[in-house]
Amino acid sequence: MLTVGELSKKVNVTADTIRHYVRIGLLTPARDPDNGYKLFGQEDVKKTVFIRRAKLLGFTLHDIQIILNHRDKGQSPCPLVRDIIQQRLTESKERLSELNAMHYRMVQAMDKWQSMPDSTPNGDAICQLIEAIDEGK
Amino acid sequence: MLTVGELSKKVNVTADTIRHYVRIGLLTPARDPDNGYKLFGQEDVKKTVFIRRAKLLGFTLHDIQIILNHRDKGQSPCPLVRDIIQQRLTESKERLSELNAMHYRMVQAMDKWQSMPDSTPNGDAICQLIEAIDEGK
DNA sequence: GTAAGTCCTAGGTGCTACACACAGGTCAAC
DNA sequence: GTTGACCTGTGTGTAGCACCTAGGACTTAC
Repeated sequence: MLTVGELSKKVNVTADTIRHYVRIGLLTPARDPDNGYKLFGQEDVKKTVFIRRAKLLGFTLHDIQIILNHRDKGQSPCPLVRDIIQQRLTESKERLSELNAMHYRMVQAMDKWQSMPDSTPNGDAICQLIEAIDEGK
Repeated sequence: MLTVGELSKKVNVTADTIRHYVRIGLLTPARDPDNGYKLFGQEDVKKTVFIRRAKLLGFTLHDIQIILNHRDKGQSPCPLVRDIIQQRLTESKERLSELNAMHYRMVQAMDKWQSMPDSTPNGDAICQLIEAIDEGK
């Protein structure tokens, strides 16, 4: 059985992260009756690795909670997982294009910048660097 | 002078957003002495538009707060703005590549999925769809 | 045997940018 | 005068931790 620190090293996350997972009920360690320390078994190690991989795939901790509950009822979570991943895929597409657009606007601003004066704001503009940005689309 | 609702329509954000900006001190409206309603002037309209544009560019509300304070001291915030945008540019690059990687892993998982069974978890795997994901880089 | 240093505990706060809810006051129109 | 739309302040929830406090437990050295 492993303590928080031992588990955290084994799966390469911080101890705070492990405690967080316990707090929200993702992990439910046994307790050392002597000192109240959390004690994790092999199942917890596997669960934690699973959580980390699922997060890499874009699942939220809440998603993961649902998946694990589903499994604990003896059902295969895979169909569920597919539905969620489809949804997350759509979301990540949106976020990607938003981020790309933002990135483009930033680069654009840095380009324009060179031809702009550092004038002290005159009541008309606060900072031209920002105010010259196209909102269009 | 405009009320919260009027300003929010004028700049196309929700009334809650305006209230949020007031709460954190980005906007400091006058008050109607009769009923306590917030009252916004032209300067506030300009500020709000500025805030929205700056956010489009990736600035945080905190960044914007700093920029506005700087301006209120009569200094040009533009050099400051450039520094921040440079930094945000770096961050957005990172986020973009992370999101891209995640997106790729998702697509990969959906591809692999077809060749995988929906087996009920056996204690070895929780959901192969997730556990088959490469963590490597 | 004790001191130092590292681990553990629970609980709370902070971060971002709002959204939503609550209970109640205000206002214009009918 | 009542309906309905608006306003008020305050508090909570969101995601996923990180950090802090204050204290107890443990290990190792001296």
